[in-house]
Amino acid sequence: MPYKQIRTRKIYEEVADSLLEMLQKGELKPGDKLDSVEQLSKNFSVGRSAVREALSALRATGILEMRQGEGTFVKQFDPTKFSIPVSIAFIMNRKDIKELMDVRKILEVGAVATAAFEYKEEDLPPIQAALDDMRNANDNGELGEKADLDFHLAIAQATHNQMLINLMNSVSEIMMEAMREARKLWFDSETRTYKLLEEHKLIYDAIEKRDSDKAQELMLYHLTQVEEALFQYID
Amino acid sequence: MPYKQIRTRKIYEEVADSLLEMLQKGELKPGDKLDSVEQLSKNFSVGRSAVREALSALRATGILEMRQGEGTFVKQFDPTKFSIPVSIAFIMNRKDIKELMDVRKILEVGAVATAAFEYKEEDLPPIQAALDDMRNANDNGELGEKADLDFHLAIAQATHNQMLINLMNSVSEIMMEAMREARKLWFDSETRTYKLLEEHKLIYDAIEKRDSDKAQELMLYHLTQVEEALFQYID
DNA sequence: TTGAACAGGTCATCTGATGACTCTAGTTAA
DNA sequence: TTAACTAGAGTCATCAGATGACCTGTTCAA
Repeated sequence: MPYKQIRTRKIYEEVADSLLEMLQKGELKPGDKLDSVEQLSKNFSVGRSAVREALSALRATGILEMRQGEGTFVKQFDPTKFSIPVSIAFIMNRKDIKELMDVRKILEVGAVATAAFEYKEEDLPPIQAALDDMRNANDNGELGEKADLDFHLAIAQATHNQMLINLMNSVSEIMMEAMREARKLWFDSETRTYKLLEEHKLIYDAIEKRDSDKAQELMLYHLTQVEEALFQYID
Repeated sequence: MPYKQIRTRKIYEEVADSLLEMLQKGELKPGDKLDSVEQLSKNFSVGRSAVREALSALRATGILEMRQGEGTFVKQFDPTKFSIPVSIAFIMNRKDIKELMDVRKILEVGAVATAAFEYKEEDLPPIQAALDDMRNANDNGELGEKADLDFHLAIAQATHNQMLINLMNSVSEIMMEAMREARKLWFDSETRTYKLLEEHKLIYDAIEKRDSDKAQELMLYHLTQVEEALFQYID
């Protein structure tokens, strides 16, 4: 028997919603300065703490910025905030990681296609540099891992889509954080690092030739390999 | 001449970081109850307000849960939090929307391929239902729009990847929010709604046949069409 | 056994006070 | 005149005490 949820709405939620509504209605725009905390607390007839909690929440989502001594401002949109907090990695379990890996596949495959279309000359050297690092990092798991990450981020960079870049960044970081132990063991196999290097090299070639279909295919293969190898360790 | 940024770290930031560190070290695990606010404020030798601001921030990112009368708990991972706050739509501009649209293309194209592989029998009826709604919504922009959204979400659902579902949900919602006006005009053209319906129908057929390549191709075409039509209005 | 009352623990909120920081305008010194 | 300094107002950051709201478990009486 379904009961209507008795919702004791917290005051700070109401305040936060009111502010969002003002944003939606255009009464507040990026760059605007909000009333001071005491003023807001009078406007809404609530205590300052409630206002501060509301503002804190909106700050946490990247909508507001509180500057000590100046005031509280509506932020310009910041693509950096178009991302998932890395800290949630700490509370993920294996099933979550599997799902995350699938999301990563989709993003990376899509990104590599976009990159192959959109890259400019100056986007290539960073990718090559990452390849070189990978080559020189033989045996050093730490370095190889970083070079690997750099490679993927350099590709993201070549899409020139800041949101995509940030989204991929968070996903990669969360993956790394969530699998800190597994990666250790895994990067130390010499034959595997060699194989990885080959896969990356092929992807690079496809990008350079602007062959986005090939690049997609190779990236998917590459990530599938990585996934299989990884889950061997954490299964 | 570059100066090292003198960073007056806010106390609540320090507290939040300390708590995250405890999570990382495994001293706190999902489900654990934190010390009470007054206890924490003693532990860290800071005021209760500072502690509360730190907890608020972590609550906003979905890591903690504060239950009045009980205490503060580390949450189980909740894929719902694997998403971007919709409210940032209010501070986006046209360039941001364009980038978002590209991200959406990548996600949807990837999702439709996954869906074609992974869907189970029970996933099809919701997609069909959305198609029917679209068909019956002729002329009614409001309804057609909702049916359109439902169609895409039903596909996401068929991937059975909760993170992907949530990510696509946020992206779609943010798009809708960010383009509230443009969509109004746009959905009212009868020839266009017919064309849209056709495109959706074809995508559905491809999914049903588990032809993921075709489905991807059709989805990309569909979204590109939508994009062009939309930017006609907001350019 | 059941249910009401109670107590303890905890978060939610209000409030006054103080510190820290930013900006502006006025003042002073070269 | 110009540059540096100073004072003050406005504002966020933080603390601390008080009170209310809420949850859980225990006690006690019917």
